[in-house]
Amino acid sequence: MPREKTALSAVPATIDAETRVHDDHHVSLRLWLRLLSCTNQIESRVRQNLQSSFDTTLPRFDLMAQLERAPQGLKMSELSQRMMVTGGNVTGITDGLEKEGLVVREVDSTDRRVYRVKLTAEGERQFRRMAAEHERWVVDLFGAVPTKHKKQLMDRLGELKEHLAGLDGA
Amino acid sequence: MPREKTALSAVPATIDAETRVHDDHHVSLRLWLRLLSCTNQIESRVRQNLQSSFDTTLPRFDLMAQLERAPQGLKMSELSQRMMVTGGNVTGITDGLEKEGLVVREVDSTDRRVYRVKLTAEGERQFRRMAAEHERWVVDLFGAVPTKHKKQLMDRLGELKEHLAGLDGA
DNA sequence: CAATGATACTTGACATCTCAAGTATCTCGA
DNA sequence: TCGAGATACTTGAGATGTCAAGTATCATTG
Repeated sequence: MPREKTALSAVPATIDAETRVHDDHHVSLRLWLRLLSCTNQIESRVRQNLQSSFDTTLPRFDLMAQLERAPQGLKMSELSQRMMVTGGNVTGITDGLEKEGLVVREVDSTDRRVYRVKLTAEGERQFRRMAAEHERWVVDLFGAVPTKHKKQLMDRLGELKEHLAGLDGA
Repeated sequence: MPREKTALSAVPATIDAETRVHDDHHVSLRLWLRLLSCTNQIESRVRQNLQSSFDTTLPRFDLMAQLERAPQGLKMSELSQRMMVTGGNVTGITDGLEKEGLVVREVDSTDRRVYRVKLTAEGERQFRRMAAEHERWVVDLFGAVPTKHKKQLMDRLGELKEHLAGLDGA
């Protein structure tokens, strides 16, 4: 399809459209990489702190954190969902924590397939110490970010999370 | 230091300050969890896509992506830095890719301790196919996010990244 | 040139993680 | 009640990931 070389012809418009699409792709990719980079940095620091201060790991801390808010205990499958992790994975982490006496598996009285995992008293105590430190670390890591910006990030990331969740049903 | 019980005394102010601090802690923690959740969701989808479409993994893709922009090859240590990952880890991933002929280790002529890792022609070809799909996935995942919000996220995350990098020198 | 220390990479021990296959138990219908 | 299918969890193989220790090479100093 030949185009005239008239001023303000379709040529610039076409280029603009293509440029816009290309830019948007670029923006999405760069945004993803930046998101990943930030998360990795923070996660890495939290891991190191957990290791050096408490000789434990992030997934163990995460599992205990889930249990701390569920005094009645959680099923393995519930832990799996909340930790966004495979069931087989939960088995291993729970094994380790149980071996150290921080957690117990109790059989469910109504369904013998189910384990209710609970924090022991010792686990509770230990988690509280870790949680206090953990909160301090996170607050420090985000310390230089103005509250207004934090809220903006919360909002935008909330939207993103919604969008992502919506992709399943669609 | 005793305080008078006068109306509008320091008591409410103190409570406000504590409340503000507490809220800010809460905001930082929630922000961190939300950031982690978003990243995990996206990362998980990209992993699954790489697995089902190309029978490969994210770290392999990541390593090849680094090499694609460095025709002269990269040292193991450079790969380690850019992938934000341990040296020992790079060794394993490179081993796998080399075994499949997607990557080669060439000895550096000036320093025999160094390997220069490069994409093979086959690796190049395969990476380009994957990169095109990968970009599509990411664009789709962020598709519902308005460009304006994407740019806002870029800005805020950029600041966060700066802050985090600054914590080292301080 | 030879000893010393720094660098570049590999290795091995462990802890996550995913996936697929296996076992135990429950549920529901004929 | 009995059997098929669903559910809850475990297991084992394979890929990451960290860390610390080991090997080879370089670089510097005497």
